[in-house]
Amino acid sequence: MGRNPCCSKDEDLNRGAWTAMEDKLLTDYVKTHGEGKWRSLTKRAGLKRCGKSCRLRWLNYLRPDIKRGNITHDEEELIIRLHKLLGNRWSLIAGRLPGRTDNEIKNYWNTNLRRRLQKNNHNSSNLKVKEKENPNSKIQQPDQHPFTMNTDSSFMVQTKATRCTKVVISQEQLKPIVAPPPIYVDHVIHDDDKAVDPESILSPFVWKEVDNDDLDLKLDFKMDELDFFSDLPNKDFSQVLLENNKGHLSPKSDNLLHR
DNA sequence: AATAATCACAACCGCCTGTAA
DNA sequence: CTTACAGGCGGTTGTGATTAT
Repeated sequence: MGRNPCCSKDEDLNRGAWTAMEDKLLTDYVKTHGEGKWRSLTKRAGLKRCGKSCRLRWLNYLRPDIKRGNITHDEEELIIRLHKLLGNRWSLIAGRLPGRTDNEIKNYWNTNLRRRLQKNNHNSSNLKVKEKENPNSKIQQPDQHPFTMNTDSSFMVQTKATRCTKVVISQEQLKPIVAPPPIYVDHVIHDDDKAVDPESILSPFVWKEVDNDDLDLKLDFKMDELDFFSDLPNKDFSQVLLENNKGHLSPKSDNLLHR
């Protein structure tokens, strides 16, 4: 599908570091007209920048609610925890750290934490013993699904950036989840139109449709609204899930798909 | 003091999804 | 249904600052 590049290199656009004047133009414009419509914004604001560049500058630097200063110890612990859980999904991680941007967290991870954690791993005299003690700390294996269950029932998120917004759960897997207790879905539609009681459903997930052939269900994550994430400093995601579905998602779940 | 190595982080790039026409 | 566009994301790069030799 052919499409024009967002920022054509032929265009006479400024690149590189932003000047104070450009910052002011962008800030004034966004304050007056609000965010969005970045491409047209550049012209209207009188900026010789591509829309993406403006968006990035605003989100990562000019936005008034950005927290300046060093990452605190608490924030660092939370980042490590969330990264263990979510992998390199920086925007999600940033969403749990008010005032911090995905770029900032990504940079912090790449320059500080990754190296430090690697060092720690390397220094540990007996990695395998450690893994037994804490299975969730396993190093990512390369060809797993981005969101898979390990044989020990712990979830692992692949660090390769792959957006995981949809999960397909087979009917087999669905049974124990749909059966009470506790359900994640707003509503479930079967081919016979039997719906699960929406009252019994809390949910960060939204059922989208039923695949006709095998009755597998596809659901979308509303990742921004995963309320239980607020409890993450104290919990592992795997625990949260297992607490809620009693661990019925099969560890051999090849049907956990992404995209 | 000079140079090399490392760090920190802003910015860019390419790819993806959602959506309107 | 197809296409083009806007916006969003994660990976990577460029560069100035800092530290080590």
